[in-house]
Amino acid sequence: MPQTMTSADLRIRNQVRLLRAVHDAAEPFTRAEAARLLGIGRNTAAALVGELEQARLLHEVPAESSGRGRPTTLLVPHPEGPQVFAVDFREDTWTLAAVELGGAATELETGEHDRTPAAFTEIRAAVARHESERLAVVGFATSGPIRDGHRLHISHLGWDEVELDTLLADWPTTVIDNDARLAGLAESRRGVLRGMGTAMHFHIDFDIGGTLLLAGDAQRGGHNIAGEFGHMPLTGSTLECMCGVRGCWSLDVGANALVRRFGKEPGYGTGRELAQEILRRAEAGDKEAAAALDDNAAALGKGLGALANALDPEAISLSGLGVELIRLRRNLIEDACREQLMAFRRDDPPQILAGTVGSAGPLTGAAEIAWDAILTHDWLRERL
Amino acid sequence: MPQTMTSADLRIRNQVRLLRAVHDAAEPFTRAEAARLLGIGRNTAAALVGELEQARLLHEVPAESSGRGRPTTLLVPHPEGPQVFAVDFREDTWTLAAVELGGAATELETGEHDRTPAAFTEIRAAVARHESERLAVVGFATSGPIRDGHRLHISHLGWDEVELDTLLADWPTTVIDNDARLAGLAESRRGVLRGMGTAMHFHIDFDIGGTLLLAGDAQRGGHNIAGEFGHMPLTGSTLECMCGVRGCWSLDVGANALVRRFGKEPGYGTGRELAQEILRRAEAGDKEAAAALDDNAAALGKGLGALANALDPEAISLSGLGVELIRLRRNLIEDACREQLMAFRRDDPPQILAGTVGSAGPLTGAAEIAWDAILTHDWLRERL
DNA sequence: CGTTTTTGTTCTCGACACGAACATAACAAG
DNA sequence: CTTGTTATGTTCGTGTCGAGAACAAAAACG
Repeated sequence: MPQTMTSADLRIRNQVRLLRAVHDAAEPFTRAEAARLLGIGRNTAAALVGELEQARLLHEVPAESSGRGRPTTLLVPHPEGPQVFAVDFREDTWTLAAVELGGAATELETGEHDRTPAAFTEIRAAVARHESERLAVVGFATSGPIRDGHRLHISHLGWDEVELDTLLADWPTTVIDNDARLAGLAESRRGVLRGMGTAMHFHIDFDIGGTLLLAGDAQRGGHNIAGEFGHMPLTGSTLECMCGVRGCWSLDVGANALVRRFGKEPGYGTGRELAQEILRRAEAGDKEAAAALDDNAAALGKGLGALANALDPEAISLSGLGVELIRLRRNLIEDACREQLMAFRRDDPPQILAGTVGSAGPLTGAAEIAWDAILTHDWLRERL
Repeated sequence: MPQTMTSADLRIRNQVRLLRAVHDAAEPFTRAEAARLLGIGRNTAAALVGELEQARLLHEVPAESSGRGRPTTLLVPHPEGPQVFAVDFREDTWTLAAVELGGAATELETGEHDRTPAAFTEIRAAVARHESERLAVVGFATSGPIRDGHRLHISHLGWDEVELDTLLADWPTTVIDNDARLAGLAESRRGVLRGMGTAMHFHIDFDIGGTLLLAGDAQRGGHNIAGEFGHMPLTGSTLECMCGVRGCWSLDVGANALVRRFGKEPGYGTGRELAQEILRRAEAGDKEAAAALDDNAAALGKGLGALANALDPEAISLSGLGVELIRLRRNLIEDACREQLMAFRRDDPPQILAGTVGSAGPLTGAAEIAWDAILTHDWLRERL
C-alpha cells in the first residue's frame, strides 16, 4: 500500500485486487463476474482489464456461454505475461518449475547436488537455461532456518549460517524461505487450509517443522526463524536433541523417533527408508513396529493438543510422514490430542487433516511467495 | 476496508489514516506534520482536518511556535467528540473509565461485585450514570476465555459459558475480550512492546495467560480462545491441573505454584496475598521462600525459551507477578530461557521486559479495542 | 420472430488529490 | 524599524477516477 493515495493509486489498487483475485481463484472467472466480485461497475471493470491486457498481465478468452445473455470473456493469465520460477532445494536433489499467474506450474528441470553451497551455482545455471524476458521473480524453498532472511543454516548438510546475499548475488530477484513454512503456506493458499483464519501446518520428516498461518499468511517471527515447534518440550522426553536442548517434541515424533526405537542412530542418510520400512512392517502386523508407530502417533497428538490450547487453530494439516500417520493412526492422534486439550475445548477440537498439496508443498509455496512479491502496488505501478 | 473503492472512499480512507495517526501518536502533532506524515499536500490536509473538525472528531488548537514560519495548529481530540468507556472487570471489583481519542483516560467509578453475573447489571448502571451523547463504544476486559466472542467462562467465579449476548443485550455497542490478551495489547500499543512486529505478553497471576502480538494486534485464534500458553506441558510437571490436563506450565509458575510449595491449596481467595508474602520473605532472606521463588523463575524462563523457539518473538513482556519475578530473579529467568533455546538462537535471545502499562493493562487494552471499533472506514462514513 | 436476459460500450458527472502560485505570520539580520 | 527568510495556510486550475444512466449487442427462450 502506498504512503500517498491519489486517484491514480486508486486505479492501481483495484488492479492489484483484480490480479490477486485471478491468482487466488480456484477456477477462472469472467469479466462480468470480476465486476461483481470487486463491487465495481462493468465499465470500470472493462477499463481495468483493458489496461492489464495492455500490460500483458491478463488475457481475455471467449467464455463458453452458460444460459442467456451476451457472451463474455474469461480472465486468464497473459501468455506473454510475467512468470515466476520456483525452486525446491531438497536434501540431495532440486526441482525447478515455472509458475503462471493462478498457480499453474510446469516442471522445467530437476537435478542432484553435492550438498555444498555450489549447488546454488548449478541451480542458477538451470534458471539461466530457461530464463526469458517473462521471468519476474524466483521463489526458493530450502530446509533450515533463514535468520533475518539472509543467513541460512542447514544442519544436516553442515551449512552453518551460510550468507545468502553472496550465494544469490547474481540471481534475478529472489525470495527464499524454508520448506516447512512454504508447505504450510501452500496448504493455506491452495490446499486443505484454504480460507481458514487461524491454522497450523506441520511437516514431519526427521523432525517437525511447522508454521502458524493467519488469514493465509505464514508467520515469520521477529528474526524470520519462527516455526521450530518441534523444539518445544511437549512430550516429556529426557533425551538430548541435536538442537542443543533436552526433551524436544521432535525426539518422539517423526522418522528419527521411529528409527531410534530400533536401535539405529538417528541420521539423515538411510533413516527415511528405514522409517518407511517400519511403517510397512507395522501395517503388515509386526508388533514391535506397530508399537513404535503407536508411540509416534500418540506423541504427535499430544503435542498438537498442547499447541491447540495456546494458539486455537481451526485446523491443523500435516505433510510428510504426517500423512502416513493420519492414514494409519488417526484415532490415536486424535485421542492423544483430545486428552491434552483443556477440558472446555474438548467438545470442539481442531480438525487434523492430511495436506492435499502433498510433496509439491515447498515448490507451491515458493511460487506463492514469488507471486506475492509481484502482486503489489509498487510492482504494478512500475509495470504499467 | 470497503468492498468498493470510489473517490469518496479515498477521502474517508485518508481521514481514517489521519485519525489513527492521532490516536497512536505518543505526542500531539501539527497539521503540517500530519501532511508530511501521511504524504499528502498541505491543502489536502486542510480539507481532511476541516471535515473532521466539522464532524467533531478533531479539534485544532494553536501550537506554540518553534522557530520561524507561520504558526500552525495542533491536532487534538475534539472536546465534544466521541468517547469510549473502558471496563476492567476483576475478581471482585470493577473499574469504569472514559477514554479520549489518543488514549487519555479518566476514571469514572469503581465498585465491588458479588461474583455473579448480576455484576454486569451493576456495571451497566454505572455506565448509564456517566453516559452521554459522546459515548460511542464500550470496551470490556474480563478474565476467562470468551469462546466465539460471546460465551464467557470464568472458572474461579464458577461461571460456565455464560451467554454474553444476553448479559450485554441492553448495553451500548460493546466489545469484550479477556484481560491477559488486552494487557498484551496495551503493552503493544502504548507500552514496552510498541512498534514490535512479533512479540508476546504474559500476565502471571494464579496461572499464566498470554497473547501473541503481531504488528500491534493481539491474535485471537479460530474460536477466540487463543492464549492459554499456561496450559502447555513445558516444564515437566506431573500434577493435574484444574484445566483437566496434567503437567501444565502454570502448575510451576505463578501464585498457585508459590503457594502450593508451602502446603496451601491453590485457590483464588487468599492465595494472592500469600504469594506476595512469600515474595517479601524471599526478599528478606528466608531460604525456603527464596527456593520457591527460584523454582518459579526458572520454570518461567524455561517456558519462555520453549515458546521463543516456536514463535520467535523480538521481545516478551510480563505483567502481574511477572514484574516482581523480573525484579527479583531476572538472571535466573534469562538463564533458564537461554538453556531452553535452540543452540543457534542463544546469541540473540528474546528480550524479557517488565510491562510498563502495569495494572492498567486490561483497562487500557479495553479502550484500544473500543477505539479500534471506531477508527474504521465504515464507522467514519456513517459519522460524516 | 419477437422477447428476455446478460453483458459490453459510451458519455456525463461529481469528487478527489495534486501542483503551482500566492498570501500570511512568525523569526532573524541589518 | 525595516527587510529578508522560512514555514505554513489558501486558492484555483487540472487530470484521473469510479459511478450511474442510457443504449447497443449477442445469445437463449418460447
